[in-house]
Amino acid sequence: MTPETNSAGKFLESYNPRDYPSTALTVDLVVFAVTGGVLNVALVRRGEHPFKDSLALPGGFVGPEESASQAAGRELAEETGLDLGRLPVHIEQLATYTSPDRDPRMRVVSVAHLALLASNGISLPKIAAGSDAAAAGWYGVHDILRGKELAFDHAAILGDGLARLAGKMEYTTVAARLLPEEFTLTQLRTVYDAVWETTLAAGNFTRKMMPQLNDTGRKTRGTTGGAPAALFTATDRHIHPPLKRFPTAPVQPRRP
Amino acid sequence: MTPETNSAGKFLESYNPRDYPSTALTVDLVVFAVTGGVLNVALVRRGEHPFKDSLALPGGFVGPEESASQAAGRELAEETGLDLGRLPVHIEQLATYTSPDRDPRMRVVSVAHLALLASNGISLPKIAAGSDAAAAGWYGVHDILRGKELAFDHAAILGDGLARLAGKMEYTTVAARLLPEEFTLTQLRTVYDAVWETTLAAGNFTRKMMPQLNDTGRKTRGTTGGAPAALFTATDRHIHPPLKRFPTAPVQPRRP
DNA sequence: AGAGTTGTTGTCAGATTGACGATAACTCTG
DNA sequence: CAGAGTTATCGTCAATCTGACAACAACTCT
Repeated sequence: MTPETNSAGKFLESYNPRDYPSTALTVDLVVFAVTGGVLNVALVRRGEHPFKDSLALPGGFVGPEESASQAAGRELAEETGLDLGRLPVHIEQLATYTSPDRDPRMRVVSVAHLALLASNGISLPKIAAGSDAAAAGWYGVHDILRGKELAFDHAAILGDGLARLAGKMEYTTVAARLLPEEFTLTQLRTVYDAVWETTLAAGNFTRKMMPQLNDTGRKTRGTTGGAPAALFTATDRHIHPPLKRFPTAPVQPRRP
Repeated sequence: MTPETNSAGKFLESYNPRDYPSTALTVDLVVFAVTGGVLNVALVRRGEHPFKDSLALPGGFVGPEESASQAAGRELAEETGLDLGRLPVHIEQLATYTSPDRDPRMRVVSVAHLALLASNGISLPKIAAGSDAAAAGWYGVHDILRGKELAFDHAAILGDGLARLAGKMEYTTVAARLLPEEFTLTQLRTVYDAVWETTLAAGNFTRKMMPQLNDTGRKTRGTTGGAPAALFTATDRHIHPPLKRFPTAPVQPRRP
């Protein structure tokens, strides 16, 4: 065993960049937003080989003076045109993909990030696709995953992103980051239904979620039919015990 | 906005390695094992500047034909001398640390991994520390975190590793990966107590954990005092709803 | 043989859950 | 403007789950 391999710190003393092929450090973005009860992901269509004309996650290079999370924020701002300084967009690191042959051209290490865009449920921000703007845009996540035709390993990254979001929604209020700052319980429940592909019971959802929300005291106005709904803001309190994604085995019918 | 920055794929067409300072890709390992009711982490003492004589996480360089997870497995085998092909060691990716100045010498991107070593609760494998073997070894995790004197950003990485383990123990059987393949409920509860720094009630723990375990039918023999305990193996079933890390508010005393 | 220790099972009251019904508050239609 | 249709919220019920703790069984040590 060579002593030099025992720690990253020690290794560097004998590290010679010329001994190793250069490595590109990139970020890929899994950007989610909900419209019309459907969870959507931002995808761009590739204009170059390999995977020309395939859909891919947006992303880009990490600059020499940037951290990966800074690069992710910058890329997101460039793609969506949103002012990240003002909008409270949720970004978190997802995982890093390092397989030596994940890009046929050279070694590309990609730090994938998950981003959640607030949406009123109707319109979504335009995606800028650079040289090939035509086909870039929003796609239904569950449809895309069932098709599995993304470039590189992006289908796996997208799957990991969905799993992360779906899992965190069990015990946190992240789902609220896909909505405006103030939202109704029905809007929030719609997000859960869209991500989990389920149908939660309204009454029980309210009971379980209320302790994690702050009531603004205000109510919706001018909705199409139905009573006005209370507007809430999210807290960072955890849901304990968590929400159940699928209802448990049905209770046996009561016998008189 | 330059079109080339819109996706990692597109960017590469215009990527020139010479434009960027070289980047070192490394793995750092958070290796956990339990002895004597305490959660321990494997640390090595640095023999070189920077952070000479400080404790650091073991780690090493990712080879040009390796993925990060392969490198993590290789490093772990080298450090512990364990045969990873035989032992079922649990390794998972934790997070990636990319701050440009996390190493003063050059840009070092580190993909941190979490590794769990099975232990009978008494002895731990020796840690090979290469050129400076003297002080490498096992340290109590909670003590180290309270002291916070690790090299680089390794205290943060260790904290993230502990948070990941503690969190996953709420709803999975990962804790069993810190024990031999067959274990008793008391051993498993000891792991929970060590990681969570709590004291779970034995009876209730049994009731909650049993559905996720397989009873081997065998029992312990020759223990020092007390009844023999049943030996179990873990399944990958999830605990639903999860275990509570801290007992809830005490129930009000019964009023007759 | 008895004392001490440990593992397992049982019990109980309080809390949580899923299903679902009742009511209130709005919009739309004619 | 009355009534029909919709929607949000609250209440109720039986089943299940939880924390606290007692009871018992099975071993070792003296």
